[in-house]
Amino acid sequence: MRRNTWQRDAVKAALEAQDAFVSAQQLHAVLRDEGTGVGLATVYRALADLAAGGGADSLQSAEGEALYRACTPGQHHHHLICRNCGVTVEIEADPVEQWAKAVAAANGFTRPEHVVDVFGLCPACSAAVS
Amino acid sequence: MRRNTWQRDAVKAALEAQDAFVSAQQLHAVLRDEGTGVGLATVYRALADLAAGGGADSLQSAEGEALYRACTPGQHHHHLICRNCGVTVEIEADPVEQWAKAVAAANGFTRPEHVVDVFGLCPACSAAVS
DNA sequence: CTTCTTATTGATAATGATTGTCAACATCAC
DNA sequence: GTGATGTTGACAATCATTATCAATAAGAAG
Repeated sequence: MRRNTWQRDAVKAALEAQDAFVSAQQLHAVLRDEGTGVGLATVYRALADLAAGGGADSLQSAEGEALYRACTPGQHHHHLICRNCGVTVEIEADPVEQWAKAVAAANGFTRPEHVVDVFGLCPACSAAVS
Repeated sequence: MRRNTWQRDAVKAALEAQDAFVSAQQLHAVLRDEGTGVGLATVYRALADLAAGGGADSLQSAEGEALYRACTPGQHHHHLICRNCGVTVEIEADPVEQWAKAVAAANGFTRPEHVVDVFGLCPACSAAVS
């Protein structure tokens, strides 16, 4: 039986308040600063549950850290991520879906899945660098 | 000044002998089994050098481990990876390159890069599962 | 070939994210 | 309200990766 706890809600709310990918550690720090004494282990568990349930997307940063972001559930999509500030935009990638399937089939691979993420500099960060 | 050592060559050779993505730990075990007493730290350093020099590709496994594979240098390409046995095929992805650029530009993002990997079951593993 | 400089090695300690443990606690069906 | 049990959280444990640093060996110079 799954129980609803204020800790899980707090993690979910904190995640949805972010518009960028954040690590479990960062989210834990945010919750600590807000005064909500949610344990680190609980943050990890809540994020894992969210990701498993489709309420969040996860990816590995270049440093090997696991990052999470709230996402629109039930819909397959990918991300356009600013490598400077982390701002993230959900994007559709129908052409890529087709291409991935075709390439997998052409090589005899079955049950294809794919990891597709685009990194760049968002408009604000582009301006800041130039 | 960069010096050539037999340890670096051993790591490079061991990596090229693999046709799948392997972790630094696995490669270290292989070298140990071969009788070559190459240190773990050296394996990590050699792999980092290879990746930086374009002689190897790296990606993060779902468990957060860093995996490496020898690759054809100087050419941009992606991978089709068996999620069961790890066998890897290099693939071209011109349509995706164009798509990534277009999507980034449409959202005002500059200097786009992308992570594109396709996972599936290779012919052998597909047969084994069914 | 010998010597000298210094990049490299490797055993080990340190780091840091993530997961396991388990007693105390809180949720929800009844 | 009450009890069975899912959940929490402080802390220990794990595991990949990185830093440390004395000992070694590659390569330049003579």
